Amino acid sequence: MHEDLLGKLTPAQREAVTHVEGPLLILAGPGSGKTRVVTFRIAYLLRLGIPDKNILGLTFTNKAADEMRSRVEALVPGARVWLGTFHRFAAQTLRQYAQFVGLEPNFTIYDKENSLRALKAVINDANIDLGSYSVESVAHAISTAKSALILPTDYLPREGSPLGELVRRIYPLYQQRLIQSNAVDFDDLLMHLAILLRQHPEIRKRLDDRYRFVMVDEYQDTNLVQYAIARAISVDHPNLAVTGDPDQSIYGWRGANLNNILEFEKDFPNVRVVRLEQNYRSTKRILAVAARLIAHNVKRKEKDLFTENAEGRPVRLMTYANQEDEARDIARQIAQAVATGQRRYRDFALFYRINALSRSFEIAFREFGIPYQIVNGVEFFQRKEIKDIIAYLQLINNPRDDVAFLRIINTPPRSIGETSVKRLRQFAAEQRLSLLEAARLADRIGEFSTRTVGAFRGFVNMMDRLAAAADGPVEELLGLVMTESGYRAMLEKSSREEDLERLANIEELLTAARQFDERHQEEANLERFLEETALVSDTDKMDDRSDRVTLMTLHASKGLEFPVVYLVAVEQGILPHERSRNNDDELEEERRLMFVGITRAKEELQISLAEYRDFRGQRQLTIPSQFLMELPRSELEIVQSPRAVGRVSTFETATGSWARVVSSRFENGNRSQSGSSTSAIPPRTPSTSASRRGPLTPDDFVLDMRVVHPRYGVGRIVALSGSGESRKATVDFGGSIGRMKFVLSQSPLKPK
DNA sequence: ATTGAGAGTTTTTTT
DNA sequence: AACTCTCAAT
Repeated sequence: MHEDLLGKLTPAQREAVTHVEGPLLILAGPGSGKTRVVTFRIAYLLRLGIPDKNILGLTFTNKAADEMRSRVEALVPGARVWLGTFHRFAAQTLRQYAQFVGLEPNFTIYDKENSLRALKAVINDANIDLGSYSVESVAHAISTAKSALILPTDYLPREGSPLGELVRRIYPLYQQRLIQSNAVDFDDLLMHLAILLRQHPEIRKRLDDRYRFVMVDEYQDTNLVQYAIARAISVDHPNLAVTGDPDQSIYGWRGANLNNILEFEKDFPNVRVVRLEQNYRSTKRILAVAARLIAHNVKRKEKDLFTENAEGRPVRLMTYANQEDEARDIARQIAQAVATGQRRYRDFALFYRINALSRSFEIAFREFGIPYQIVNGVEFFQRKEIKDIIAYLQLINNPRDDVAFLRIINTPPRSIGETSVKRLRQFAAEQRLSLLEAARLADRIGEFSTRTVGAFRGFVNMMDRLAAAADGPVEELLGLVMTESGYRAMLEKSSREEDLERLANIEELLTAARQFDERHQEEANLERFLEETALVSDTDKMDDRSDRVTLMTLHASKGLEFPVVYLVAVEQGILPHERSRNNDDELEEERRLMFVGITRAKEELQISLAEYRDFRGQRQLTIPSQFLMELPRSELEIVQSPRAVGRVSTFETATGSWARVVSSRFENGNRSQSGSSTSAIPPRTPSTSASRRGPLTPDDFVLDMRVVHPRYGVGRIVALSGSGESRKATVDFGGSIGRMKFVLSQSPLKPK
């Protein structure tokens, strides 16, 4: 029975898949087929006759959920298993039981920016002086408290902590404000649900009974609240199956509690533990590098990762002179591999520790004509114009949403200034009204000129007109918002470049709305659209069909895999990040982050650093990451780019054992350059121009590259042959000049 | 009320 | 470098 399902599995995988009743812990190393096990298990349960509505799959990202959904669909077409993120599950459940936690079902979900606005407003209204602390630090403290399931009334600051004292005062006010606005922040979604389950046994029981089989993915990343939720609905039916890998826990900063997985066996004494240690993804060498690195962590469960895959090529450890070299060389490698037909663009991924590092690669990729996508750059839904428009929708959906009101009351400008708004807020506070209600009564507020009253009335009337269209298609409503609010007119009459771009972004939002309408047909409603925009991030929209190189942060890379991976800027202060310097736990998390990055690679991996890097407008001398010396020398190929200076002293102290190899390579290979450039800090390269510094090598040219010749002007490379000194290029200059052939090392050709 | 210049900063990572 | 915020001028 079920041979089609089980036949393809290893004994360990099969054990996990066929486990039905009782708690299950799957410790799954990277590339061990975890998703496959989870989806097969769902299919297995369904085939046993368990109704689809009894199965709940909770994931960390929407992307993971989508992936699972499509794989379950392939195995058991038509099954309607609830798969999604914790946050989405919480949001939808809370809509049903909103009144139990003091909310209306149409509550607004505030993203980080909006909750910060609410927090600022609260601090402002209460006249609290933060002293040297930032609003962000207060926000973070509140978020931490909520993740630990500490209610405003229970918050106790540590003795003598001024920040704690501030939080003790602010947290209750903030929470009160959110409830008043019928709004929740991200943490509230989880916290409200956890409290609901704790305080209402009958609801808990109902949900426990409904979701008899609960699965939690990426369990190592769950925090206390998420854990509380999962446990609460697994009491009467303790069929909780969790999968995770402690070595891939990279969200400690968000309250993820590694103990949740390390101690799962204590919480559920009769748990079945299955270890998936065989890796099907990476070459032996890549896996060996990853394994050796992570072995340096003290707090972990040891695992024996192994693979039957090929040995593979050595992992390349590359040192570049600076970030431009790093970016261009990687671009060149990619362009070459694609030009020669060895790879497609989509085979490549490039990971960095922080988003700010993407820029030099973007520039280089454009220069080389390499198509790329950035996952999570400046997120679409975080752009000002998008959030403005969304705020209109939020206020239509939830008239009590004061943050939305404040955001749009004078955007676009409608002559309602700060003073008027301040007065309105006072009035609203006195009368215990929402701002929109207060605006409705603007004529009762003294001190307002007729003009101001008129302006408020105009706004209220507009909102009423918009609200009348709230039940129609979202796209239509959005279009109405654009015109009625004057937002479109404001952007259209502007001649500024950025405003045109904004208009284009809004068009994109309209498209998103149309797609939403089509996808949801009957049940399409505003509330759901807002929920999607609030809980969907750009990571989830990564396009894996088009042929493009993918750039992203290490965090975003989790769960993905690529044939070729570049891990860049592996420098002290970046990876590990400087903020983890004085904290062993955080340092271990940085190491796990690098482990995650390495294990994304299937066939080839290059780890690189630059000797100089521009950071915050400054060119700085870097120090190689301490993690580099933890890698096994035998699996590495250590290379210096020709222009790298090879600062021997720094390298030796930082990298210990194999520094000798590095320096000798450098001394043999670059003797001529070393004397002149060791001491001088290289001049700054204007980052916007395409000008290049240092000697140009024939290998810098790639197929289809735009080049410039002093005599013939601009052309395009249509063919290349040979290498090094004898590398030749055929260039098409178009027009009457046509095609010409050059020996690159002797021609004055330059990339344009 | 709106705009612009100048000053001051910089969240690592994301639901 | 790029971004936000503040304050003064229009």
